[in-house]
Amino acid sequence: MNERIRSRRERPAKAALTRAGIVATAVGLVRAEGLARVTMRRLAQELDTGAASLYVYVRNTAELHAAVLDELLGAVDLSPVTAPGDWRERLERVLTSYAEVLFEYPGLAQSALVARPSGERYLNLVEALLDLLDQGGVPKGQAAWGIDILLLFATAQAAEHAVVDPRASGTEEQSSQDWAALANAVRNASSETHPHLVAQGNDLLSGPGEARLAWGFRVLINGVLGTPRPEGAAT
Amino acid sequence: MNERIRSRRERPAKAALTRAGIVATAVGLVRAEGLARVTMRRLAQELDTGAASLYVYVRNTAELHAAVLDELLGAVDLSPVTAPGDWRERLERVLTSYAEVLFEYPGLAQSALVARPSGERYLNLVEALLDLLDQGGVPKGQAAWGIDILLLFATAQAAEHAVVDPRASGTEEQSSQDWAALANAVRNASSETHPHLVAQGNDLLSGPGEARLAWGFRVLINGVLGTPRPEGAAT
DNA sequence: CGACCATAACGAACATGTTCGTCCCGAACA
DNA sequence: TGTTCGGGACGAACATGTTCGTTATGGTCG
Repeated sequence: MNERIRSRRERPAKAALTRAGIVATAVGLVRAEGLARVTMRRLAQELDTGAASLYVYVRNTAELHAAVLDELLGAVDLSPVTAPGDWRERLERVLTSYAEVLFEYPGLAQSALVARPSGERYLNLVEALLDLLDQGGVPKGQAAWGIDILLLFATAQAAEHAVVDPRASGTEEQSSQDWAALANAVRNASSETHPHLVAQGNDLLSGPGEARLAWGFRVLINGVLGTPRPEGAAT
Repeated sequence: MNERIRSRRERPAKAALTRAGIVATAVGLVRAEGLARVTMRRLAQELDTGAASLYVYVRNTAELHAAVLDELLGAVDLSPVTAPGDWRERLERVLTSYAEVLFEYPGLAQSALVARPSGERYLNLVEALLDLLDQGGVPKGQAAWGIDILLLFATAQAAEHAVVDPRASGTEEQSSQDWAALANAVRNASSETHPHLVAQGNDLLSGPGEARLAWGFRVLINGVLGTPRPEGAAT
């Protein structure tokens, strides 16, 4: 019973439980062992405490993930904001960098959809995107709403690749499960009832992810630039 | 021990375990008690079997959700495909109808991101969208990739509203948790480091969800229409 | 200096998703 | 008809997220 107390005594250098400390430890664990291994119990064990204690500082796993993601967003390359060149191309670079971080841990993207990060790194990113859209002369109202869509798109695209089964980290081909099911369904579709589907079936599923992501960014940028908001403020 | 067997004997009309039967029962449960109550154990109990038995027909919860969603997609109104009028407006109507189904069960949307539906209802929806884009003269290559983005956007937008805590179905204001956190962070941002953010802070979070969703659809349609694919097939 | 109190920390408990080993039934086969 | 065999069904087990009631602690007020 007091072995826990003793073990605490043995390591007096251990910082008192703190939200920042919890998140930092979680980030370390993610980097060291992958997201799947970062369970509440494992994280608590790392902090020499019980899982229940974490809930004082973190509402739930999703919020923890959001906080971890915010930390990882420090790796997003914001330098294109002040670099020379076409603003669209620079905007794409920033977005791609953001997507790359997410693609490394698709599980985080999934959590980020339901519990958005709200830390400093995230604010920096939003600020950078607003800056770039402003450089491109995008009306401010459209820019504000557009950023939401841009980030949502990148996040969702990453979340789509979240592995259902956490232990399948090696040989790729993980998410081929449902992709194959869909491909199958498309192939088996009758050209009577689904003529367009059959005609464009290959096209629907074709192309490398990167190309589709990049094209998606361009679609969104063009759309945001050319679509006025319903009524009201549009500076 | 044999009480289970007896109870099976007592109801010989009960259909043998089938994927279709499982999904149908799940749909009924969702409609009757909400998605949160549809656990593997509860569903198995409804089918008078054990949870483990379900895994013969369904890979995991996400796949079950995808199958359920496909069933619910029967409620999507595809009539605008053949209705008269502006194709864009009709396309928006179909997408909005799809979004409405998802907004009713945001948890399904979340699952659908990682395990896409591949059933008949889903194929019908894709076919309808392809048809509408074709009516609008959207090049086929762009249409094929564009549909992915359109559906991803609607799905992600719905998933965003997934309640973290399943028991909070009454008083709305559920997802205000992280929204408030983000709003707070934006308010507290310094205009030194985040000038754009402070200037457009209100705009970032403003507006009713419907307006943002509709605007998003328009952004995507305009973007898809006006953004050629990198290289290759573009009929 | 001592009592008090808010609140963090904790252990135990519960429901859930998923898997494993075993059992059993029904069909093919001798 | 008796045997075998493959696969579905099942119970038990494990890890996880989350909550509840209790305990310990550190700061504050008398």
